[in-house]
Parts: sequence; structure tokens; C-alpha cells
Amino acid sequence: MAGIREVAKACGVSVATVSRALNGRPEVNEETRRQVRLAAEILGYRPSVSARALVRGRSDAVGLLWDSAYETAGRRHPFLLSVLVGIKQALDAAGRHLILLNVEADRVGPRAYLETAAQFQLDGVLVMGVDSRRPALCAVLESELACVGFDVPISGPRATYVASDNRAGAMQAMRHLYGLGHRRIATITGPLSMMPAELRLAGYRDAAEELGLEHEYVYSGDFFLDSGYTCGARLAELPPEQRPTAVFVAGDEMALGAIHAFADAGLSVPQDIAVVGFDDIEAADLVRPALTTIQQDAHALGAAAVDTLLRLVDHDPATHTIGPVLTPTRLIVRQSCGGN
Amino acid sequence: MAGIREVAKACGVSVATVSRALNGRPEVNEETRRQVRLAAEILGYRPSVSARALVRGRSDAVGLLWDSAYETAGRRHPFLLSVLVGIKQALDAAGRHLILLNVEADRVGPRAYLETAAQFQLDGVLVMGVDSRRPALCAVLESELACVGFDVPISGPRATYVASDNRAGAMQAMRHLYGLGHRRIATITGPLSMMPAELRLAGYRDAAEELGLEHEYVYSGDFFLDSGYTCGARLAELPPEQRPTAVFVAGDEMALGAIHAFADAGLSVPQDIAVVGFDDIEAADLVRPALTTIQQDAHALGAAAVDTLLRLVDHDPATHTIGPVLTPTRLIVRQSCGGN
DNA sequence: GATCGTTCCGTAAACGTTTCCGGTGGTACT
DNA sequence: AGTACCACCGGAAACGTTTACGGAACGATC
Repeated sequence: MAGIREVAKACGVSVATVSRALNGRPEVNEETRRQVRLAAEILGYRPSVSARALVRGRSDAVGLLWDSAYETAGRRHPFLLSVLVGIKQALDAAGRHLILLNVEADRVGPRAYLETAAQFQLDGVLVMGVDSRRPALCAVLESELACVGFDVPISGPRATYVASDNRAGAMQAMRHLYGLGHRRIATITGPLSMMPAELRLAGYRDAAEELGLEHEYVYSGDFFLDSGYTCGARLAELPPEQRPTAVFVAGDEMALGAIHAFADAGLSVPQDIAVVGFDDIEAADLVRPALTTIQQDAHALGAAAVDTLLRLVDHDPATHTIGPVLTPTRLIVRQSCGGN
Repeated sequence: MAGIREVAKACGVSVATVSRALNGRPEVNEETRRQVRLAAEILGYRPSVSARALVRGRSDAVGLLWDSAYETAGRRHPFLLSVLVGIKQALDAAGRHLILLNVEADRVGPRAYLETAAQFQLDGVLVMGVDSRRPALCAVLESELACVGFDVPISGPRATYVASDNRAGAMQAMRHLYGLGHRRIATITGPLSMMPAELRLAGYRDAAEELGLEHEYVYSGDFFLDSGYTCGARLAELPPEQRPTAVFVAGDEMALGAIHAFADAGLSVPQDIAVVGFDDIEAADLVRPALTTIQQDAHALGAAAVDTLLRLVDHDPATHTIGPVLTPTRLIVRQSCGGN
């Protein structure tokens, strides 16, 4: 409630000095600074963010663009919220604020995000779960507004993205299965139009080559339970001597579907067939057998997104460019592969 | 980028008129208003939120207080994010913005939230997953700042809470089991210090009385998987003629634990024992048998929270008071109770 | 024809900061 | 002794809005 003027009066200095003292400017005597700090503390002074943003022309805030409809459909809630926690913590550490934006039908239009960002004088925006082909997002990418995508491959003068290292994660899974003795390993993919699905398949193939596996068994799903079941059922129909002894499923939800299919076909996991998933969703540890899977480090991902965004804010797009950053994944061994 | 002055110049009127026209004030000619609107549209004028907040002394924004540590531990991510979606949509409809706040160790102190709110000139705050006994939250409750809690029972001059109607939800579950012919029904509770756990137990008891059930079987858990397993195992040890034929578990995660225990004890669900959970977590529909449960309407909850907060903002605490609001729950019938 | 009320609009003062510009006093150098 | 520099600080002008106040034009009323 107390303004900068009260603090100035209390110390017998001008408001300019108070501002300088509190903002750590060098051109102020240390003794004076001490007194100002003290007075500010006592009076409980907190600078008005509006006033500050108004005069400085920037708000020290970043916006979070998300599409709630997409998220609901994509069922990626838990993971995204974990990422959000990581984002928020990194932002706190950097002294930035976070404003949630989702532009809906009413104020639609290709420049909607940009205008909102200008209105709030945002430093930049974080994008999660928004279709990268949406015109509103394209406009952001073409602009000078700093922007980092999350699991969505975007690029622009001041735009890039962060994601888990999906390819390496898939290879981790494959190596784990290989280490357990499996030589016929199948995969169930996500929709290949989505970057994570594509890269996980690429990782499967790279690993197959690296490990010298002879056959590929690729089943294509859509990340949802039912497609996992369908693919699992088809796989279970193969004659035992041809049937893969393990399957790397590109998403936990599909992995659970596949396990149901195996159970219905009289195959037991992990004895008859080993399963490793991807994502480490909550359910992975709630089902029996608990699912061995590849975990994404949500916290690191959030931190990386913030870090990248902040670097993007003040850099010159002309001189050097900032590329995508991939964060490592982790193998979580539970029961669905046996071997402990 | 275009300011109010450009618009004024373009129409040949003063900035005051532009402001009035755009804000729907009555004291402006409709013809003038039309022209101003047009010019603003063409120039792409968007008022600066900082400038507006500065002069009006309020920001049209609400803050979201959350404790990320708590959430991580509480594993309630998916539900909370769903609620968040509901909140955001309601806020959009009301033309308010949402700012995420989590005050951590560095800027700690009992008045931290209040100061932050003042700094941002927030209309009010929404609270989710913050321990209601935290001094920082207590200070908010005692203040004049509008505040609505989410699943945490708080009250103050301008504070109240919203929650699912946990008691009624528990009764729904019980009536469902009763309708399927069950007469010996047990319950596994959450930690009774938490409001939802307490009310679900109350609903169990109310229903038992209403339905004329003779015995109570109360097992106390802590909302986590393992406690569900433990309680389930104890329950399974009872001699068959005394053993309840159904159990209402106050949380889905515990319900899954109980089901594992039943399986390990050779009891099959739903034939030997029926199970109904609470929460409708994601895993509920991913396990087999899929879990019959009580669903909370996250969207309605979010909307109710916003609605309540906005009513709280401009009301006189002296004249009338605004109480807690409970939103209805819904029974989701899957497989764990049989009967379809 | 003076008075009054209405409708509409412009002038200017806020709001709480940051920062440019200039000024003062002191020290070091020529 | 004059000049130059430096460290420190104050005055005041921004930043882009909203709104209190006053005034002009006009019709209606006495």
C-alpha cells in the first residue's frame, strides 16, 4: 500500500534515489542504499507492477498459451501439470510472472495472441498443446515475439521448442529389452503426424539396427487405450514361434490396452511377453503388473523451456540462432518386463 | 502498438471520448462511438493493461495460489488441471485474467500473499491445495481480500470455499451398491483430518442409516495405493459369511490398491466383492476391471469457484454473507460392481 | 428572453514508477 | 588556480490510460 514517495519521505531522499537504491543501480551510496532498504522493509513497500510495467515498457511476465480443448482430448493432463510446476519454479527463480492465456472463439483471429502479448507487454510466450498449424500460432512464429513450444516443433526468428529426447528414450527402452534377452521386439506407435510418435519410432528403428535385430514389427496406434488393445490383439494372434517376445509401446495408455489384450488372449505379462511403455503416467504404477516405462523429466522440461525462452528474449536473431533443446529421459523398471 | 491517442487523432476526437466510447459509457453519441470503434478496429488498438490497471487501481486479474510441493505429494494433478481449465474458461467469460502465484521460501512471511496481491492489484485469489493452517493463508483470510478455497474449508470476511458434495457423492455410491443387492458394505476412508475424507465417511454413515444397514465396517486409509491394499487385505481375511460383499472406497487410488489385495487373496471383483471408488482418476478407466466410481465435475467446480470469487469481490461483508458452495457429483458405472 | 436541464465532448489531473538531464561538492591532475 | 572528472543525488518528464470538472450547443420551460 505504501508507495515509493512514502519511502522517500521517510529517508529524506528523492523518489529517484529510492528507485535506484532498490533496483540495485550503482550510482547510489551504499549507506544511503542501506537506509532506503531499511525504510522500505519497515513500511512494507512493494513496487506496483502496473506502474513499473507501464514506464519500462515490459512486464517481466511470460504468457502460457494452451488450448484447453486439445488438452482435454489429449488426456495429457498430469504430465502437463507437472511441466507447469517446473515452469513456475524456474520462472520464480528468474523473477518472472506467469499469465495464463487461452484465446478462444470470441477474440479469434490470426493476430489474437500477438495482440494479447502486446497488451500485457509480455517478454515472451510458452506454448503447450497448441496445434502448430493454427494461424494464430503461425503469426507468433513469424513475429519478433519470443516463443518456445513444448513438444511441438516450431521455429521462427525468435521461436524454438523443447521436448524430451524421444528418440533416445525409445532406444533406452529397446536396450533394456535386449539386455533381458529379447531378440524379437515389436513396437506400437502413436499417430506419426505427431513429433513424439515419429521420433519414438525412429528410436525403435535406430536401436533395432544398432542391436542387430533382424525383424521389424510395427503396429500403428493413436496413443489411446483402444488402439493399444487392437494392436496387442493382432500381435497376440501370431503363432508363438513368430511372435515377438517383447513390445515397446510408444505410450503408457496404449501399453495398458495392449496388456489387456494379451490377458484376454491368455498371454501373461511379463512371462509370455514383456512390455515397456513411454510417459510414466500415473496409472503405470497403479496397475498390476506395474508398467516398466520411460519417464520424461517434467521438471527439467519446464526449466529448459523457461531457460530457452529467457535466452530467446534478449538475443539477436541475426547473429546467432538458438536451437531446440532435448532433455533426457529415464528408464523406470517395474514389473512388466520381468528381470526384477 | 497503437495507443489511444492515435485512435483519437484518426477520428478527430479527444482521448477522453475514445476511452468513453470503447468502455461503453453512456455519455457518448452513438454515431461517434461507431466511428471510434471502427478506427480502433482498423488501427488494431488494444488498451495497455498496465496503464489501465495503474489508473483504475485494479487489474481485472485474479491470482491462483497453489503449493506445488503439496500437489506433487498429493498426486492430484489430473483433477486439479481439469479444474484449472474450468477456472480459466469462466474467467475468460468474465473478462478476467489469471496470474499464477506460488510464494516460496525466499519471500516467505505471513503477509507474502497479501503483499503480492496488492502489488498486482488483484481482484481476489483462488486457492488450491494449500494447507489452510499456513500463516500466509491465514493472513489472507483475515484480510479484506476476496478469496475462495478449493476443497479446503476456509472462511473469513471475504473468504469461503467450493467443493464437490462429497457427502452426497458417498451416498450415491452406497445407494448404487444397495440397489445391486449388497447389504454388508464396508468403507475405506481417507485421512480424516481432510475435509473430503471426513465428509465421504459421513455420507457412508448417513446412507447406512437411511438404508437400514446393520453393520458398519470402517477401515482407515490415507488416499494412497498402499493403504488401500492394506485395508483390502484385512477385509479379505474375514470369514466369508461375515465379510462385506461390497466396499465403498473414498479414493480411486486406494480402490485400486484394495482390488490388488483382493486379487492376491483369491477374491475376484466384482463377483466376490464389489468396489466403488471416488474421484474418477484417469487410471480408473485404464484398469480391468474398470472402476465404478464417483466423478467430480471439475469444470463445474472451476466455474463455481470463479463465480463465487466474483460475487465475493463486490459485496458488503457486513450486510450479507456468502457461504460455501457444493457441486454435485456423478456416478460412473463401469465394471467393478457388476450389474452391467 | 432568461433559466434550466440534457447531451455531448475536451482539458487536464491523476495513477506510481523509471530515467534523462542537470547540478553540487569533492578530488585529482595540469 | 583552473580544469576535468567522478560519485551522488534531485527535479521533472515521461509511460498510456481513466475520470472529475467544466463548457458548448440545443431544446424545453416559465
